[in-house]
Parts: sequence; structure tokens; C-alpha cells
Amino acid sequence: MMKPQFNLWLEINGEVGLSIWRVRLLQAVGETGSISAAAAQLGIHYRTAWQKIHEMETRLGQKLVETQTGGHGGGGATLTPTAQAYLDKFNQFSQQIEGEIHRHYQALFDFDDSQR
Amino acid sequence: MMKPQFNLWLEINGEVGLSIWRVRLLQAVGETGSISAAAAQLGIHYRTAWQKIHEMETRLGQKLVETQTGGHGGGGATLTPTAQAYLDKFNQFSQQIEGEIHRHYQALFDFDDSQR
DNA sequence: CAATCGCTATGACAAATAATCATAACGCTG
DNA sequence: CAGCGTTATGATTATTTGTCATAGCGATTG
Repeated sequence: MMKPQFNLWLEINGEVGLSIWRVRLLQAVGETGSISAAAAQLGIHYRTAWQKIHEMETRLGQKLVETQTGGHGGGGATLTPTAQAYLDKFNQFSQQIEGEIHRHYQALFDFDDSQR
Repeated sequence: MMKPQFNLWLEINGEVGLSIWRVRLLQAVGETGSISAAAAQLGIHYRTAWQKIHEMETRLGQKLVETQTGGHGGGGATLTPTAQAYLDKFNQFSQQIEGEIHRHYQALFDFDDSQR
């Protein structure tokens, strides 16, 4: 009925570098091998996905996605090792936080219910 | 340079009931004794503040702010005991989570720096 | 006892942001 | 060498958010 939600991101000069959603996007690129397929998987437009990736790259100052235009299948995209490292670490981070939120929520709020 | 940020909220049928910002708004109302002064304190327009409060009340299905129109000083607003209770508990919750985020971030990310 | 004052309340509008459309270029493949 | 699915990007539309403007209220005060 009432449940805690959260968002988590890394800021870089006051701008969002990585966030849970953005990391999910990178992950989808890595899995599918293309920005276009990743966008479809997340139910967003290619343009949006590309824009977010571009944003992340300029903000972090590092290349995250290696793209290839033309060729077999029209092209594709793969994650750089840098991106993969960010991805792994951020996933670990957000999973830990999710656990903590659940734990603290139980302790603070669900206690009420067990009182009646 | 790069630092973790977060948002935290309580959802109720997929809609935001309380959040860090919203709780801060309620707190400002409690401190100043009026919605208008609270809005000024947070640097937003009265309209926005009123709207958010109204939203919270309908979503939570409970009266949070007792308002009075007319009279000495034109009127005013005070928090209901319900609102005060929510406020206290949510503040406790978010402070705990903030601590956890800082802790886990140090452990995961700042470790890199101490490696060089 | 009516005029004042700052506040609540809400409709209407403007600005900013995000999503979508449209089109060009690319290069392997059959 | 034409076709296909992809990257890349300018232009446009839709949605969300924030701001403006105005009406009504009622204890207080001169």
C-alpha cells in the first residue's frame, strides 16, 4: 500500500552523471549490442537513448559506448571497459542502498502495524 | 568533485505521498505559521506550495495543514498532529538513509583514491 | 463599524523540459 | 550495387512545471 522508493545518482558539477535509470540504459546497450535495441528494450526512443548516453560521456569526460555505423546489421554499439566498470560498481552501490532502505523502513514504519 | 545524491519518497498507489522536499515544505509551514511564508522561505511561489500540500492531503487521505483565512494577519496555517508525526518519522528515515549512502559510497568509490 | 491588511484559494497563462518525428550518412551483405 | 538496419542530428511537438493575476475572507484597528 505505502512503500518507500528512491533514486540514486552521482553528481558531477551539479549535473547527473550516472543514475539508476542511466546505468540500466548502459546495461541494455551492453546486452543487446546496439543503442537502438537498448532503446526498444527500455521502451524509449532511439533519440532519447542516444542523447542520454552522449550527456553521460560529456559529463564524465570519458567514452562509454563504442559505436559503429554501417556494416553487418547496419552497425552497433558496445560498452567500453570504463563503462563496464562504472556499471558494475554503481549496481553494487544501488543494491546495497536498496537493502538499507528496506531495512530502515521496516524498523521505522512497519513497527506501527505490529503494534495494533 | 563527484558525489552521491539521492531522493527518497513514500509512494501510495504509484504516486508520491511524502518526499524529502515535501517534508521540508511541511516543516516550513510549521515553523512560519503560514503557507505563504513557507513558500518564501523555500524560494517558491505560494501557488506551488499550496498545490503540493493539497496533493499530499488527497494522496494520503488525511488533513495535514489546518488553514485559516481572514483575521489578524490575514490568516495562517498550522500543521495537524498527523502531519507532525509524519514529518518526524520521515526526517528520521531520510537522515538514516543519508548516513548509509555516505558510508557505502566511501567504501565502494573512495577506496579507489586511497589506492594510488 | 467600515476600512484595511495579509493570507488562502484557484483559474489562466507562460516557460522550460522532455519526447517524438523526420532525414542523412554509413558500410557490410547477398 | 541496391538494400537493410544502424548511428547521428536538426526540427518539431507534447507534456510537465512554474508563474501571474485576481477574488474572497474576517479579526483588527482607528
